Amino acid sequence: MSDYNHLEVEKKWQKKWEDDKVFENFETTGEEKYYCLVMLPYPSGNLHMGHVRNYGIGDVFARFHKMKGKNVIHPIGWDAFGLPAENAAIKNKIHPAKWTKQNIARMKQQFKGLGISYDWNREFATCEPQYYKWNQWYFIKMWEKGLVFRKKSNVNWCPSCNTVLANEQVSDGKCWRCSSAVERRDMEQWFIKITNYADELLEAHKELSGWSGQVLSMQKNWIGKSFGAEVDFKIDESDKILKIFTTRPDTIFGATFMAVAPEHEIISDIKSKITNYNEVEKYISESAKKSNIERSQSKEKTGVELKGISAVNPANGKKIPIFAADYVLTGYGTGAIMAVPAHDQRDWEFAKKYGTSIIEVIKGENSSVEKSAYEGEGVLVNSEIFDGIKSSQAFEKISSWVEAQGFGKKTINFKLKDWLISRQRYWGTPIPMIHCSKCGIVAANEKDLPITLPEDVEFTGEGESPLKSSESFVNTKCPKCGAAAKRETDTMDTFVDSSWYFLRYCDAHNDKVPFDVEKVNYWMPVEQYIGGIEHACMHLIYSRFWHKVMRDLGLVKSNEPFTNLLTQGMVTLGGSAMSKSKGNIVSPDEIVVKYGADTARLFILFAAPVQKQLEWSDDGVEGCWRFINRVWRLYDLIFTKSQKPAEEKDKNDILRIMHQTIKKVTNDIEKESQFNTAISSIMELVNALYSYKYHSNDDGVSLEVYKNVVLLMTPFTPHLCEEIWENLGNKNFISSYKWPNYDESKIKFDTIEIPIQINGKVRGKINIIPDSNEQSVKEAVLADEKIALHLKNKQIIKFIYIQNKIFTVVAL
RNA sequence: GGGCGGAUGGCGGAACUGGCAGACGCACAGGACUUAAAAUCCUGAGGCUCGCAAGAGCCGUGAGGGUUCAAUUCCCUCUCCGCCCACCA
Repeated sequence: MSDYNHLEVEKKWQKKWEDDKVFENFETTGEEKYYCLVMLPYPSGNLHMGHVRNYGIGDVFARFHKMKGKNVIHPIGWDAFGLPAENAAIKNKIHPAKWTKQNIARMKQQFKGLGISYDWNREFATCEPQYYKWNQWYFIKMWEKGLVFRKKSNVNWCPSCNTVLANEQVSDGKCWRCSSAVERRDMEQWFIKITNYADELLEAHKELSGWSGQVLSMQKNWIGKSFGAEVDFKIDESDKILKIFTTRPDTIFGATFMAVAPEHEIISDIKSKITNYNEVEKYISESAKKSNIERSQSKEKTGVELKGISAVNPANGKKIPIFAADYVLTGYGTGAIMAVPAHDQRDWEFAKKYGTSIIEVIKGENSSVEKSAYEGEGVLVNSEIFDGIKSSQAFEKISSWVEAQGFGKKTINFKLKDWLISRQRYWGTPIPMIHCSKCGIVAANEKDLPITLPEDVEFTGEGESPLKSSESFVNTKCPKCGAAAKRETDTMDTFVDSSWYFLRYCDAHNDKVPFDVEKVNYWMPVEQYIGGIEHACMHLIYSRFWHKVMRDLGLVKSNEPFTNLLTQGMVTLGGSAMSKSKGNIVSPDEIVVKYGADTARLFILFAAPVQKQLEWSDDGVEGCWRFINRVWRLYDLIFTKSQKPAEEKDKNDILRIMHQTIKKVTNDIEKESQFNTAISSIMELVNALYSYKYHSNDDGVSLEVYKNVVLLMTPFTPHLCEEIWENLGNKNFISSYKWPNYDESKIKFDTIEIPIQINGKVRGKINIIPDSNEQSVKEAVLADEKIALHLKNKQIIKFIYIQNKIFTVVAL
């Protein structure tokens, strides 16, 4: 046969798969179903190696389960809203829709060139009105259920462009366009009450046995459930109360000052009492200028005392000073803390700097609060009636006492914040709300959906939001009273789009409802979800939340959307992620042309375990290319008649390796997601077939082995395998052929070799019949000359036999 | 600062539930084929010491300690690297 021409072969089969609709699938009955989902790509313009990895992994699962006879759904779509399209519009004067469409067209061709087995019938882009209509529909449902609310929140604001900036548009505290210093500004924003589901999102981790412990613990810490107490501190000079949250009520007697976030309302509430208000105001405006990042990166804690007022520690009645300090955050707890410098390092540093007192209330072994805060356990001191009890018990005792005394209560707090979904952007789903001067905020009528994005918009990068410049969009009528009203101009966070797209795939073109409930209940939940670890907290919590809301709306039956989750590692070159700025990009196109899609896929799956970081290696790619050609050449080898007839033993040996390999590869894909070891075991089988001496003179044994090699490789290198399969005289697609079975009885050995250890060191080996009893193995061991030599002049203490594994002698 | 991972030959990696460390691939060396080279096929190899050799012994999974007949795997202390989040009271 001629040399392997990957360009010709890959094109040929990609066309055949498409023409014969091999991967299209409309069945929603019978059979065992398998939903293989990969995180939908953002259409940035070009596929990169991370995509090849992500979607290559997905394709192995999809193709494997199809060959296993399951009813497979393997869809793809586009996460098409977002900032880069708008940035491109500002920079290059191209409409975001056009830019996005071009990118999608290009990336679609690249996907096809990789031979990924998608059902393109289900494709959609989230920027299509037919899709985002349903974002608006959900939003209104959530509004009706009381899950949507408005609240003031901080944004990055460029005073020169007069616009809101995303975090990534701010570098070093400067605007990306004009380099002005970025400020922070309070704006009224839309939020979704994800915190209503905080407890369930945490509790339901029990149902996620197919998720890695890594992702679960990341989510657990993100949700951050903590037990503590809310305590009221009176302000001595007024009737105001400062409410704080603490996870350490046991240290309350050590609270020597209070600290509030600079944004805290108490400051303006009692500003007439603050004698140094000028100074305080200055501090507030300074910290408002700092970006969140700057504020968090500053090593030294800053603050200013609110002079003229003081708080009363309700535990002991002592008067303590109050500070405004920006290490206290508005978003967590109550935005105010009781500071216990003796037992919290941040408070300790602040106390040292501003000269407040440090009172030790928990005494640990050798603890000294002179040098740093003591955050460990111990016995209470300086705590009046609680002196002498253990800190582990003090939490419960003191919080109960606080509750009984009436100045506080036990509470549970979550780090998880409500989901801020407002974006002051054009390229996103318009929030379907209307501001009426008479009726207030009113939801759009369902029949008016979708509220589409207007075309008459200029992209300048200046001004509050591009949508505000479109009169046709802004001016509308109140759905309630019919009077002239204004549309909301905020659009939704793109995480909304990706929170339910996997349900839309099940019924991608429905224009009556977001999806047909029957179809979704057939396909959901997702058997295998694949994506980057960077989504562990945000996307993978939002979509779980959204699913639960949909369940409560009666739209889906399942509690959780994704049964098994696989998070793949990054693709790096020279130790860091491939990126334009680093200039270390290897283009998939280049590799596909030079070596073929099969080689690219094989390398990327072989070079590292899927969950781990993968270092790109040109030499490694070359090796995979050689392997593909080696498999190709086997065709000639097995049809070259050998000189001598096959020996039974050699035939059995190679068949045994074949059955072993089928077992190993099946298990590695199905149970372990270890594609690298699956591939290496196929390589071993190929090596064995090369060493086998009886081709075409062995009753078809080598042909049988070869067929199985090709079948096992199909999920990894589908084009090559189709071509060989056809050359072997098969009329059907190997992609639709049955995955091979193995015969356990053929895997058994007649004898096995086990090591013999003496005092933990291997001193010899013996052959035994599998499953021999301990007595017979012991006799064989003691009869062994080398072992006898090692045991000379030693006294045997005991024998340890692990069946079929190892025999150990302990001797002195 | 917090959270989550990781560290095994020259390199990527393998090793079931504590049971022969280094499978497979790359790079390297030697051989066959060739006028020659490339390609291909075959063979070899963790390090050190002894031996002409067959072989034998010791060391070895980031560092140090521990448990065990036996530790890459379990426990304690530490170092370095990566990712995510940013002072979470």
